[in-house]
Amino acid sequence: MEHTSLYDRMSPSEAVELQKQLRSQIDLSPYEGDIKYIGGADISFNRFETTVYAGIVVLSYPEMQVVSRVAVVEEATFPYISGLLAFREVPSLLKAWQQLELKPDVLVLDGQGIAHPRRLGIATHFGLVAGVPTLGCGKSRLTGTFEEPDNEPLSQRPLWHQGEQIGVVLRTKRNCKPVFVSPGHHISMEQSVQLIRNSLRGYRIPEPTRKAHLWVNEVRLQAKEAPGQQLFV
DNA sequence: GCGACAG
DNA sequence: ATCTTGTCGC
Repeated sequence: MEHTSLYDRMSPSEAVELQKQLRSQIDLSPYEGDIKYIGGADISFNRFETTVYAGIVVLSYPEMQVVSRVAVVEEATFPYISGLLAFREVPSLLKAWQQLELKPDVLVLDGQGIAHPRRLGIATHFGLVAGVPTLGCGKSRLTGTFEEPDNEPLSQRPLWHQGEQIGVVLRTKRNCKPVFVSPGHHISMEQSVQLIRNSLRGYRIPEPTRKAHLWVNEVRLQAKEAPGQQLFV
C-alpha cells in the first residue's frame, strides 16, 4: 500500500517556508464555546522503522473519562527534524482525526504549540490544517528561556522567546520535571494552561496525552505480535 | 564556527 | 521516539 501526503516530497527548506507562510493565520483569541470533550493525540513507532501508529483519545471534560478513541497505521517518510515535527506526524494524525466519530472540542498534542522558533509547533500546525482548537503540552523545551518553577505542584513560569511569551513551564507534579504548555490555534495562553491544570490526575503528564500515549503503544505492540491484523478496540 | 535541538 | 532492570528518592 502506498501512502503519499503533501509533505512527503517536501524538502526541509520548503517546509520551513510553509511554516513562515502559515504563521500569519494563527489565531490565539480565546475559544468561546463549551468544552465537554477534550482530545489527546500521540504517535508511536518502532526504532529504525517508518511505520507510525497514530492515535487520538477523546475524554469527557473535566471528568477525564475516555469515551472514544481511534488509531491508524501509516508510513511516515518525512524524517524527524527538530522544528519540523509536524511534517512527520500531522499527516497520520489528520487521518485519525477524520476517522473519529466524536470530535472533541479541543485537542492536546504531544509537543509545542506556538513555543516554536517560527510559532509553528505541531499543535499549531494541526489546528490550522484541521480547523480545530489545539494546544501543545511537551515534555521538554524546543526553544525559549525560563526560570525553573518552584518544586511544588502547579508552580509555573513564563517561557520567553524574542521578547514575547510563547508558553508556560508548568510543574505538574512534585519532584518531576515540568511540562511545556503553549496555545496551538483558536485558543488563548490562559485557557491552554487552565485546560492542562484541569486535566491532571496525579501524573506528570495530563490525561489526554497520557492516555493517547498508552493507546498508541498498545496498538503498536499488538501489531508486533499479530502482524497484518485489523485494529479491534 | 559552536552549541541547541519537540517526538 | 524506542531499547530495558534495577534502583534511588520522596
